Amino acid sequence: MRLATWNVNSVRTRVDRVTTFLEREDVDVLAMQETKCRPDQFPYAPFEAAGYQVAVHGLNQWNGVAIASRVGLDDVRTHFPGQPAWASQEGEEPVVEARALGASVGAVAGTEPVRLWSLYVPNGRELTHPHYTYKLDWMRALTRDVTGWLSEDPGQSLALVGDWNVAPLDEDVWDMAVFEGATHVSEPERAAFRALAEAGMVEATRERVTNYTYWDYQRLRFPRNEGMRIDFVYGSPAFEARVRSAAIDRDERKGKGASDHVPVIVEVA
DNA sequence: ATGGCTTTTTATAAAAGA
Repeated sequence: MRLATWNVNSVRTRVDRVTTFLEREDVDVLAMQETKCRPDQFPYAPFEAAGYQVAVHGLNQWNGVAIASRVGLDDVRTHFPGQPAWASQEGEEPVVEARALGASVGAVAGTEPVRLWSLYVPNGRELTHPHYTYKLDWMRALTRDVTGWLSEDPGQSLALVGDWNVAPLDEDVWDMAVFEGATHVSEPERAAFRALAEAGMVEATRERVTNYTYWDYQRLRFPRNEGMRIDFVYGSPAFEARVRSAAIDRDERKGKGASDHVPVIVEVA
């Protein structure tokens, strides 16, 4: 089973690029982030024409997550149980944002199903911004739920994939000096990311690929290869044992109409 | 020396992204 995750930065703008990628790379399951639309705005037809079922979660133009699968798509959840809510304005009612979508995939392929979560971790904005606290709370709540799931069923193939908005190591950004005092590289964020490993999860691409997964649109970041490694596939031990290879598709950052992230692809037995 | 982009919206300026 070929499984991919990609922050597409608007699925409506990039649907042709996404479906072309699915066919070219022979992808069975794609977890998308930043789809930036509600379900009634989602371009289902091109995915269905290509043979994929799609589960979609989106509340407005912000965030948005989806999973496309041609090997089964069951037990869809639009948030993880402990997922915190966010109020964009003081006094506004907090909302559980469209940043997580869970589904079981792979049953049709005749393999053990994978419990897959497409995740778009909050950005954090600035170290002093309430969004940063929200980001840390969000990751800690996820880790608590994952710990519970693994304790209930230690042998399950669980995969948490997506845009983590954390560069876990200094080498995951091109120049640490540029990130002095910024989000994505702070120790609390990195500790929150590592906590998933401490809970028993294994990041599948760390030892298999070393490329960046994101390059800012601004300042010629891509031509200069000034990128960040922030998109990851975190798997349970049973999932990790099934991983055969992993890669990014760097070509997807090239040309007109590219997302600022590239897909991460994992081959799973 | 500085900033350079892209997407969204009952749009046409502002928010968000990282």
